[in-house]
Amino acid sequence: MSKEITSRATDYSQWYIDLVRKAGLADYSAVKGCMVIKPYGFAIWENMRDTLDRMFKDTGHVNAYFPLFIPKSFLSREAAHVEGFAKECAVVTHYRLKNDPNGAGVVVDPEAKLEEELIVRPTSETIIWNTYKDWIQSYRDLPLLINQWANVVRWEMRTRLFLRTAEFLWQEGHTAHATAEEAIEETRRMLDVYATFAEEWMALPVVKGVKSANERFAGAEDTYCIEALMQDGKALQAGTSHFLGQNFAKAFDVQFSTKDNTLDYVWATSWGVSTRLMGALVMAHSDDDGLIIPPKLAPHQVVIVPIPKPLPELQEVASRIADELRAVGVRVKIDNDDQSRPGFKFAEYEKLGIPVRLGLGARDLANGTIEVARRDTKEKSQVPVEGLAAYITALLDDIQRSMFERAKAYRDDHITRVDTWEEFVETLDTKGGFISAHWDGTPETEDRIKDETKATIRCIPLDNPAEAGHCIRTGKPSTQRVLFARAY
RNA sequence: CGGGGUGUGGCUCAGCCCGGUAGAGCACCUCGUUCGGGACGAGGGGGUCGGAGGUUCAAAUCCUCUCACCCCGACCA
Repeated sequence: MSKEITSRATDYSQWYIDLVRKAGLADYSAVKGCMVIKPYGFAIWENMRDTLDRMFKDTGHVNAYFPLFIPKSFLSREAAHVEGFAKECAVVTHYRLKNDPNGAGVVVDPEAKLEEELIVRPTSETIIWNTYKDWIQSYRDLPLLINQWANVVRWEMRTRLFLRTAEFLWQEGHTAHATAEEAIEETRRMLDVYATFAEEWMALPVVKGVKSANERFAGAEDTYCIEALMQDGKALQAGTSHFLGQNFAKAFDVQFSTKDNTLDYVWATSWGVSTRLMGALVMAHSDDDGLIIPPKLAPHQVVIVPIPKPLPELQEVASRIADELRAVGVRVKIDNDDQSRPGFKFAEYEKLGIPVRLGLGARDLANGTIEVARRDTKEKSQVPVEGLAAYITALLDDIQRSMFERAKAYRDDHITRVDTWEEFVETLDTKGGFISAHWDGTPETEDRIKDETKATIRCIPLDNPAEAGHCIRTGKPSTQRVLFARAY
């Protein structure tokens, strides 16, 4: 049990915050609602970013960059869009400060008021579609497949490290297509990319689905999402992909000449994942001793700890082993610190979630073995140094796989089929997780359920079978089950 | 925006009720002994007590105002 991390059973929320801070992922900053992402946290994010970037490029996308500031008038071009974001926008009104005549530091210079106020982007659809107007004239200019890595600002009233911060890092893909079919195909393709990333890299099982009207992105025709389940039974939206129809094309007058020389509005998609994924990673896998990072995303996959400390003969063997591991592509750290004692280091690396720890002491030297400790299960074993590289690569694969399996078993065990309102409420309060239940399809009923239980429809799963039934709340007829949960 | 809480060395906090020379543990520095699951001893450095004003011979402590942050709720990725 860690000395400095609150246990999950004591206070799940505090456990999460302790973990994020004590493991050096992020910390609070001087600015309310904004966090400092620390080097270790950023290293994990970089691994996520680099992997996703490769996946985007493999599916034909290129990167570009658009301005941080958006003219205020742009936002109101799309009615639903402004409605959705207006309440959380940071606004730039002036461009200069001056010395306070009363000597109280600097003040905003009232002379320097902007002609048109600028908002700090909460998302970039508007500035991008304003630009696309100039880039698209013909069907030959389509599809336009662009991604941007950026920071955005949403002035949230309440924030939580990584899960909801006033400023966050993300990527936003914005694509333009000649037909609705092609745009929908793109929307689904990127949803698949996200699901693959979540499951194969983050070891995080997700449900792919479509949002109900209440949860739909402001300005979208359809919002697809991947939904994950955290260890406390609450759901977390881990990524979204929107089919925007012709809404933004019409708002920004983006038309193109078709093959048969008619004019049509462009079809659009947008899709994004954010540093929120860091929060998902922590909450899905970690334990009371600290982080558990899946091998594929771990900045260091293996740490070698010379015991009792890095004596010359141990150091020599350690660096030889490290070289062998690096030769097969394993990210290795050798602990050359000679101040801390082994026990302290063990606890420390467990807190950081490094998947595999190798302990190397005089005993091992004599036996030609090394102590292999895996973070996820805490199992320790003596393994021959001979052939270690192959053993470790197999072990890392096994850890990656078993982390996913464990999370999936938990998730599957927490999808409960429910047919009565009493069961529904009971399950929410005792077991949590996803609840698969019938719903009459109306926003009113969804709102009512949310008011009464705080549960929302997380999604309508894509592979949902048609099934006749009755709404859990109103008893009206329903054609399929949807997934409810309390969510972050 | 409503409710609750907290501001005192880098961190966690005590001291405040009842005003009188700013403390502890951890961390840090030096030396020594240690080292296969969070070591120990000795010595040492470091704080205008969130800010402003007031009361007083005297304020971390009492009064007024103010700022910031955290937690819970409404809003959201």
